[in-house]
Amino acid sequence: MRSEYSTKQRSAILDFLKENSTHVSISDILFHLKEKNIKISVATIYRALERFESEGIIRKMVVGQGTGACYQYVGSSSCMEHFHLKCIRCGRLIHLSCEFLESMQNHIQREHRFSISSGRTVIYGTCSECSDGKIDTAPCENCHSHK
Amino acid sequence: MRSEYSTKQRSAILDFLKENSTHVSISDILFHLKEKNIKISVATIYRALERFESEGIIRKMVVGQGTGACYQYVGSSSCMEHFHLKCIRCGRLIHLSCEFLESMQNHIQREHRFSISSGRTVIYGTCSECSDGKIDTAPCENCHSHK
DNA sequence: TTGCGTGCAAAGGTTTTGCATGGCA
DNA sequence: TGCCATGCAAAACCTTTGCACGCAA
Repeated sequence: MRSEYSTKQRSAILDFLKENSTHVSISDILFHLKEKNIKISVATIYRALERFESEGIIRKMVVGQGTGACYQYVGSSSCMEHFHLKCIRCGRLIHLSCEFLESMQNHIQREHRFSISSGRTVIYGTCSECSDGKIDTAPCENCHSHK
Repeated sequence: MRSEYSTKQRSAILDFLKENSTHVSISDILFHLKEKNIKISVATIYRALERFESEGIIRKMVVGQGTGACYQYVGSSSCMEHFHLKCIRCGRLIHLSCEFLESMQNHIQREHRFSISSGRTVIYGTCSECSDGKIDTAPCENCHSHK
């Protein structure tokens, strides 16, 4: 096991990831650090994120196509994994924690012998605003969704 | 609606995609065309694939991270109606028609105001063979899955 | 002091874009 | 003939890597 130094660069990156528990891109990190007048090179960010990911404290996801990867802090706890809905019209990304999806995950695992990686999976479709209100709707009390 | 020309470049690309129904990368296409002494520029391939995807006859998937995207021919057939599971280890694509997934689709639509496009959605994860048999399994009598 | 971490710049790869030309209808 | 498609090259990105220096332990 390699020993590891604690540097202010890594702390700054990790702090930012902790504060923004949803999705963070490389450019988000760069922008945030610039605002705080902290200078960290891109290479350092990539190396830090690679290390964090291999340690399991952050998760990497590839959402778009040309766009870069996104990262999410998950801590050392077994995080409540959620799914992502992506609107193919407006491009909005919706984070969704939902019991129904969890049971779907279990169903697929038990009966179809397939272990879903929710972090990598993006469900495509059309959001309510882009559907011109054509979707009947009701709030779901079992689920939490946030932008 | 834009009209569309049929050119030998597009036919060649589409033919190759049809022959290799699993997944095909840009470099696969380039290599194949080179072997057949067909000269097509990279830009044309990207533009053709983008068009094919928007028409729904092929599907794009991002499997690795640094590696480029892969494409798969799905035709105009029933592949748009069911979901696809993609193993991130062996690359196998599993077609899945399942009542559970249909009810999930309804749930998301009714209660989360999001209309899922199953044809565009690829669910990523690990298949049973790549999981070293760690997945407990039982056949699902409500569902149909085929390779 | 030791050796990992960082910054810088260059390189590598993938994907996009502008513009003139080619080719289908 | 009228457009759309193509080729070429440049550009725009995203990410990685080599090397010398800085800095934590």
